[in-house]
Amino acid sequence: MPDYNFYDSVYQVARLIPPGRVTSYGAIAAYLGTKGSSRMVGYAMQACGNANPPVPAHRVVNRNGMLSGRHHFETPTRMQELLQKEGVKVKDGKVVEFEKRFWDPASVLF
DNA sequence: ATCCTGACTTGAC
DNA sequence: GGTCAAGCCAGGA
Repeated sequence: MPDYNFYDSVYQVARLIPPGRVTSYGAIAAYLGTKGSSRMVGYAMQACGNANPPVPAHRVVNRNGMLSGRHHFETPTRMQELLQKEGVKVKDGKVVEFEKRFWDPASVLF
């Protein structure tokens, strides 16, 4: 059994992401203090289907703004459609104006 | 126990 | 300024 505490933390942060915004794995990892373990964040996302309530994993992308995990969704286009539905423009598997759409988990403290 | 892989990031060339 | 390599932790073979 993995440390679900870490997984749950990732899920909670992911759920804090406001609609129309996106964040990066590293940002979440840094927020949790596990900076350097950015891969684990993505790994935790892989198990997001095991989480309750479900996690908006489509709002989590890599630091380049690319939908790296779109292939892990039910359909490769699901992630892109969900983002576009929320007002996030996605082109060629990348978030348009990612820097503007970027949301830092630390913002909740503010 | 070792080796490989993976929804990443950063630093070096 | 793009490309390569290494570091990172967990899990499966």
